[in-house]
Amino acid sequence: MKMIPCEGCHVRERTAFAELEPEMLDRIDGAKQTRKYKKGQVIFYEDNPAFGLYCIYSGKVKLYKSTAEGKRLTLQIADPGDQLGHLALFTGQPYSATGEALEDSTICFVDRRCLPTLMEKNPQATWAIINGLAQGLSITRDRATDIAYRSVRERVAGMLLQLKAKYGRPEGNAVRLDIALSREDLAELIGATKESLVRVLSDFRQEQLITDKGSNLMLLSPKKLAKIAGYLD
Amino acid sequence: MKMIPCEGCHVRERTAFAELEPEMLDRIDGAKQTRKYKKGQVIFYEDNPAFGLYCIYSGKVKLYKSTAEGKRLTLQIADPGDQLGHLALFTGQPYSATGEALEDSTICFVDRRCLPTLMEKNPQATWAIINGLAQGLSITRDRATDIAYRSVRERVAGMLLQLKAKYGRPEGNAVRLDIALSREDLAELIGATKESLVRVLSDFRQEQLITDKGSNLMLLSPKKLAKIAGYLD
DNA sequence: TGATATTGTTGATCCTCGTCAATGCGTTGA
DNA sequence: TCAACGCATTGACGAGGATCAACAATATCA
Repeated sequence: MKMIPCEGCHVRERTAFAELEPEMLDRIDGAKQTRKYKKGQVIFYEDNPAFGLYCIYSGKVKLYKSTAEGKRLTLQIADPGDQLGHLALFTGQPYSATGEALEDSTICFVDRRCLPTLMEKNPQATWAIINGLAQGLSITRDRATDIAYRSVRERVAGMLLQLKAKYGRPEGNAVRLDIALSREDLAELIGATKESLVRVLSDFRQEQLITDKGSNLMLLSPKKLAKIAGYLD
Repeated sequence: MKMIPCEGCHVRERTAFAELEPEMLDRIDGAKQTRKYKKGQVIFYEDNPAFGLYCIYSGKVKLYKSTAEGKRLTLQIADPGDQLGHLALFTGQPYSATGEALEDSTICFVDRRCLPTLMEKNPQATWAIINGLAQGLSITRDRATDIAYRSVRERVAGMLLQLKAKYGRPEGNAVRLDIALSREDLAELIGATKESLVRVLSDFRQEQLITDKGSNLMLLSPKKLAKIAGYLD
């Protein structure tokens, strides 16, 4: 597909490439391809060698690890402007997780070889990357603790609130989650089975905490959810 | 306590400060204090503001998060040469975990304010830090997946093997784990209760996979443990 | 040394959650 | 329009692990 240049890219400001000079952007363009992925398509596989960075232009990508038995834990939902795969580039290891399109997506692939010079010459970019890693580490530590010690009910409530923070759009008194996720997707976000997740959602429905028209969730009482999640005392 | 200068420090080669110029080391020394901690003493608390970096000179530190109910998940055991607290420095957030001395320890505290210049002028140090974060993220992702989907038995086996990798010393046909951890410490490493952990250790003892003279564990058959942990198929 | 606290071990019980299976619902396509 | 499929929901059941409680072993200290 025709390459989308960094120069005029409207999601660039959200990436580590935000404040780069035009020359640097050209350089990246030279090491770059733009690709389209259908919903459900895998972008890169866990344990495969890492040749570069994926930069999401449009769409959404879920990043997950899977076990030998095929169970998955979603580590992150990446949106336009998010960059995936740097971790593997720094550790020198293969990709440590799989990236799969949650929607039809357009994604730029940047060859790893242009990164060292980029970082040497652009401290801001380096800071952005460090920040991303630090943020990711912090979040993942929280996730691990939650999975270890919180019940499925608590985790579902917490997850709904996190989705609200990223994809929530107020609608009357409620908040619509502006993202299409299957029950299985939701279950993988909290490290539970889809049956367990469905039961909790049914409970929440009965307790008037959520409704769902079609596959789109609406939160009726974020406050009560926060209480369940343990965010308040 | 009298400050231990970076210059002649024998653990410096293992830190991000490994290849710094003498002037830079002086600078760090100027922003540094050396402190001693007794076993069990807390070095920094989760949610407290982060003023600097802790650099372990001797001893061991466990880094953990705790829940409102007082349950703990150990994220890392830090050894001499490991540095703790940078995460909080980059995110600008408070410390996201608590650091507690597992043994009597000597630890240098480096004021955060000397880090930006350090990183600007020393790309190697920056790389080392990025690498540390990336490594940490990768490990924590694995931990989260394990806790979500592996049984306590599997996690205990895996944990013993990880301890072996760091603290194992061959002794006859077996491998001694050269680190003193209570059952509770061990349980916190896998996110389980000490009772559950003890039961698994009892099983392993009966299955001739481990012995324990006093509180010191010996692994009799790492291969079988690896099989249990799911590291082989 | 004995007395007391701390840590380790085991048992009994309960409950959450995963598994398996059946059924309902909505969408797609001939 | 009616299969046929994928996805969501609910039920029944069982296993793994947490909890509570008792007791053993060990360390600590006067």
